[in-house]
Amino acid sequence: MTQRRIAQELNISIATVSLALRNSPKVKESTRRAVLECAEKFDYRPNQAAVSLSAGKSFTVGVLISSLRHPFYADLLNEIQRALRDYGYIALCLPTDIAGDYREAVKALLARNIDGLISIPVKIEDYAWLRSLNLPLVFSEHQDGEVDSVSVDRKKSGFILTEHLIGLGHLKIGFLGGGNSLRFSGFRAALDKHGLATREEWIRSGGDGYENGLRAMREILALPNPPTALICHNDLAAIGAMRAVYSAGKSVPDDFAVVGFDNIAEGNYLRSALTTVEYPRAEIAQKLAELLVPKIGGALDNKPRKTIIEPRLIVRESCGACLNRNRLAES
Amino acid sequence: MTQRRIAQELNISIATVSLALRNSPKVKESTRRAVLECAEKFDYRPNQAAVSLSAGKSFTVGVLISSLRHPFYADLLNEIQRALRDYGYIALCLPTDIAGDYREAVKALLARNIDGLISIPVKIEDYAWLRSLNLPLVFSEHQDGEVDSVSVDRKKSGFILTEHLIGLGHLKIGFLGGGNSLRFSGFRAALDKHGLATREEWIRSGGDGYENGLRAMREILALPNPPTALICHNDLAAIGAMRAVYSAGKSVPDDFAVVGFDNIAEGNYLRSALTTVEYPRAEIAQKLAELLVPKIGGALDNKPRKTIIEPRLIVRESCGACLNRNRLAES
DNA sequence: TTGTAGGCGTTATCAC
DNA sequence: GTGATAACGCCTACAA
Repeated sequence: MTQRRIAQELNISIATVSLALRNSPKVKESTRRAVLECAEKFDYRPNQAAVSLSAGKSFTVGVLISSLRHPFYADLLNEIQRALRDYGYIALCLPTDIAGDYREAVKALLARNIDGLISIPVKIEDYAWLRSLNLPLVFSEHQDGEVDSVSVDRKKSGFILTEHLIGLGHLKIGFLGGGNSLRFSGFRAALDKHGLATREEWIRSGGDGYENGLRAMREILALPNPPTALICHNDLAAIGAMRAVYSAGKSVPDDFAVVGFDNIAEGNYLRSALTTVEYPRAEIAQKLAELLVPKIGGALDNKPRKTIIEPRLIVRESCGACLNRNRLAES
Repeated sequence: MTQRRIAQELNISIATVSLALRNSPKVKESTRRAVLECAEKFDYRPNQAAVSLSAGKSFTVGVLISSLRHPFYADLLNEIQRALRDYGYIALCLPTDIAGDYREAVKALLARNIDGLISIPVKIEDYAWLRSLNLPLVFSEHQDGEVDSVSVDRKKSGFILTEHLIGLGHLKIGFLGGGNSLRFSGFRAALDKHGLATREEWIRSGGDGYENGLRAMREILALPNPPTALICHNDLAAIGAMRAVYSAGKSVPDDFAVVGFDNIAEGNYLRSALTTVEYPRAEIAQKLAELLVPKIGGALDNKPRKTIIEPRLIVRESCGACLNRNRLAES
């Protein structure tokens, strides 16, 4: 059903129909009602392609997210959808893990006439290219550069988590997730502050899934002098790591403390509920939308706005908050 | 950059540019090359709104999925994205849990000119309405009615899982997830086949998340005569249920067997790895795309095609496959 | 082989 | 208040 058909039906012009549908005050009340009624009757819905073409906007925002298989990102996308909806936008999401090339993914989105782009995260090498697109952009998990971004204070998240473990009496703490992340630098900072050292062999790099956590923990348990606690890159890896501890016939947290980042829902329902750091998804999504929407149609901007969100420690069981610190110290 | 600009640049007509870009044999080789080169140079990308408007197609498929917060559905969406990509389509997904009203969600998708719709699942009351839209449709988790659909044999999945527990010696088996699902009827059928009975109080209905599993199991454990095994509506509920067992100071599977459906990734990394039934996501997604794409542009069909996918039992630890059946029998 | 002309459904600018 | 009319960018007869 098109405006044209409604116009025919009512023997008026298309222009009037268009105005009436948009509740213009210029159109007579009686005509307006007739049009609205007719539209309702025929279940009229504007053709978005035509609206887009005419307006030069699609009311669609592209979202590049690393993977839907990761509960944190799936949740985040969910929240982004919700936040954008409040602004009349819809999210068109392409997970980069299936899209192959990142730029190809962006191009696929671009071909859909997106009005803006949310990218979580970005590789630095794609960054200049993205800016050259002249498209409203907002990033998350990318604090550097001259861009609008929303980020949780990752370094701080590593710091508070580490300090919590130290506070529980842990002296030998390992870290899974590579040596150049912000979370890691927070870890480092906390150790330094408390005069603690770590060891090369307690630091493991690798991916961020269950399997990597499991593998890393296996290796760590085989060490002659293993740590008493492991901080994992994210909750997924932490869960994998816990499983490795169980498989070795040991207990979490009695024999080994394991903690992660993200606060995914399942962490709360494990044998030993996971101690972790909350990265507030709804808030991140809200801020992303808040930054992006005004840029669409508005000026393609001056100075970048960076929103930093505070991480929040979630203490549950897997850190051994209940343990005797002396026992740990002597182990 | 538009075709018009390219035409100006090269002093030829827009029509020729259009033909050249689509590699029409009608255009001279040299002109074609010039156009392509120029398009490349200016990074020309067709305006999808215009293409859609002209072609009456958007190369976008709407996907209605219940929730991204559920790993199974997030994965499934992922696979659907991948499958559609192979056909040149992109998925526009709206999780119905945030969209509010189902029909509103469909309308939002419709306004985006989707060429087809994948709905997982559908409520029966919306079904006739959907058909009236005259839009290529494919469903999953909806085996009835005159529609194209892709479904795992849910009754069978309940049957094989129940029979597996029976085979392990369980005589008292409960079911979480309501009394009128196909999975439940499979459960019932397996009990009947083996001459086993269940009890009202061992059957719990409720939602499908962690929390519901936890609550249900708590109630069950408080029963004077509890079952020895619980089949949960899905893996999420099963994980919640396991947590309740742990919280009660008991063990899975030594004191209580817990199993689920879906085979979500995390099930493999629990303290007691979850016994479950695999619902092959990639295959479901593939079939959905296979059914839908030909319907788009093609005839709006004759007889419905129903693809039934076989469920597959995944035996891990939480069912107590290792336990002595005598001990169970006497308990 | 290339160009002209009309249409897709909507919005916006004018006259009337 | 209302109705022509042009424009958005692309596609496709049909004409040249």
